[in-house]
Amino acid sequence: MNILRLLQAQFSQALSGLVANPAEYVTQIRRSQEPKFGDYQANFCMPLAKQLDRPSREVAQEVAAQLDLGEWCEPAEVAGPGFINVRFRDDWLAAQLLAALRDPTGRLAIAPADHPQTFVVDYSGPNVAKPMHVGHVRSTVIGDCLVRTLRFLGHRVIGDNHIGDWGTQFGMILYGYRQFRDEAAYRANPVHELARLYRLVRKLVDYHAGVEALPRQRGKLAAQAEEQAALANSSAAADPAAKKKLDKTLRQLERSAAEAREALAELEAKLAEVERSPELSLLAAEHATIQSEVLAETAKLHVGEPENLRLWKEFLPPCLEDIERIYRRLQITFDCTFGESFYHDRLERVVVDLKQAGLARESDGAVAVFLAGQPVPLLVQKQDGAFLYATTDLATIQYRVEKWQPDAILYVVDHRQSLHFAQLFETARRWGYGGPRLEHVSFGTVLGDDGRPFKTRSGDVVGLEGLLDEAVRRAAHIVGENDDRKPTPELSAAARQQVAEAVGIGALKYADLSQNRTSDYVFSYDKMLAMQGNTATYMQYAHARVRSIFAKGKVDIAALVNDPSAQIVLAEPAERALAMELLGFAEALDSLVADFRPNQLTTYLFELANRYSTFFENCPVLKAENAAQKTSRLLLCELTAQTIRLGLELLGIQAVERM
RNA sequence: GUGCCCGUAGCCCAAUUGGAUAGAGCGUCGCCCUCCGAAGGCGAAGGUUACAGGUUCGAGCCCUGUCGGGCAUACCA
Repeated sequence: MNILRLLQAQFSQALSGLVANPAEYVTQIRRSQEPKFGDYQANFCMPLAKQLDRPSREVAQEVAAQLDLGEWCEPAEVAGPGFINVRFRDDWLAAQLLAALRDPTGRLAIAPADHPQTFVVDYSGPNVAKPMHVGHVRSTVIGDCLVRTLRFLGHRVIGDNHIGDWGTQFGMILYGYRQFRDEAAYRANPVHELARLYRLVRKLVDYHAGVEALPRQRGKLAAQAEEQAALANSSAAADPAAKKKLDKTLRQLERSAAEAREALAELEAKLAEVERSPELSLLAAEHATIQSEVLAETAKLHVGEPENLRLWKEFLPPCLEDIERIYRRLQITFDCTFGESFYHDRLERVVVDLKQAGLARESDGAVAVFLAGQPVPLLVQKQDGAFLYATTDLATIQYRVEKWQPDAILYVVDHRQSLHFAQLFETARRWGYGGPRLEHVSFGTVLGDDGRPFKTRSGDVVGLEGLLDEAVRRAAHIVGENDDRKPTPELSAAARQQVAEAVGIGALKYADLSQNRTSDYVFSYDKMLAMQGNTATYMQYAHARVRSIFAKGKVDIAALVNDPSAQIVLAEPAERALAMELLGFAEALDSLVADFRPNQLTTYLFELANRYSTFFENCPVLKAENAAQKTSRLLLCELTAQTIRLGLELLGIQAVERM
């Protein structure tokens, strides 16, 4: 049951005599924020009255008179400047709750989409052979939630993990493998050794790049200082407006100088790290041409040189398995994992096509797509002939359109890539792949304590796995503590571990799902693993308490649900509030899908668990006043448990029976 | 320089896309386990929604300007 849609349909009918386009107005029906304004309110009479040039209360009265809400509602009321307030009858609400409970499909009476669409969701996308860290969790859990929810709503969904398995990191690994590998270590744990080699080569490449950049950076800083000094000494201060402008320019200069100093310091620190270590400086000296060598290895791989290709095929499986282990732990699955390598042999064709279509042309030796209104072009081929990120993305769009004919392709990617996607989408549309809706579902960057994009400290591997372990460890501590506090502990050691896994991982996922602002956030263990307040734990707890009531009362809840004589009666305010919240589930899913924001669902579930807690405090269930009241409350409990369980499932979070 | 995003309680974030008295969590301070699970509940304190104008029945949200922050800005992905 979707109450909002029901009301929209009825209001549309009431409006049909007044306007030609009722649909535009009924979008302004909202759930009321104050109980005294009823359950829902229609806000459209004020703008409508303006359109009709009539008093808004009069229009509202007329609409209310036309409105047919049958026996569902109390008579609609007009309030304030022309709000129409609607309050549902308790017996009608009770009937809807029963319908949800007794829905044989287990969908809680939520109808699938009238017009199912095909969605491709591109998410997670880690780089193979580079350690995954907390920054990768965001795309993964948000994408997973979108896939689950869209699918539940009846859409066809293809979740695609577009992994980076063809990039320059393999040039580094190939070079490292040839030059520095520890054969025994490689045999024992290939991924571990490859990761070490990647980090080592990366360090050496960065060193040489840094040595080249250093004079440039110093020169830049000096030039800035000069400019600053010249401006400060100029005598433009006579005119106040000019002085203000000068001050502003000086501030900007100072700011960019500070940035340059910071960048320089960072560069120097990096170089110093290598120079401090005799071993590293020796390697750096011995491998003076490492930058070009690495590029050459990558290029050889890309043109299919047999030995590099063989090694790539050898490296890939263990690396994928390593990533897969994390996904298993997070309980994330994909419908397909077509990495960049999958599109390799289509890239050349893409560039040729774009050129033929007159979209791309040569520029400074590279091939670029110039778009009106864009300050920079989209590059699809480098001077040296290598293809780029954009080329692969275009080939991917082409493939997806041909294979699945999707209505929409969603990219769950960090917001820093918004320019890239804007250009990519525009190019794809002009290229003839503008059929599907292309959407960048962006999110903010996860920052470290230093306020910069999160990175594992150079050299160590405490990445994602360490975070997962810590989450479960903290959860295990709380689970144990809580169980020990019970009169008789009821969880075995194995059960505790299982619960700790669900609670710990759930907390972690929830931290990202409950906040989908585009702004960045600073990573913190405490925030990420919080288990009080608006957290997954709170909902898991509410669910466990419901289940505990059934266990304690030895209630066969399934039998009770199916007993036609069992009824729901909403008498207490806490019962009615809970009922209204339960019936809002479908609307929460709609709003999640409307703009792909999982926090719409977390907010809903938090409200629901909240209402349940109030109900739990105020309305005894097992000790209800009479049998009918007990039955009614048991049914309310059951629908709450089912709604929370389903809602958590759509978030990718597990509910538990006991905790 | 240009473009995009942002500025809401001590901290971290909401606000159903222009609706009625801006709400949660964390933290702080009070209460509440003889009573279905205290990972909880009830209450208190905390706000000129960065600032100044404008648009209208109505603005945290839209427009203009100012200040502050973040990101991006052709051969990385």
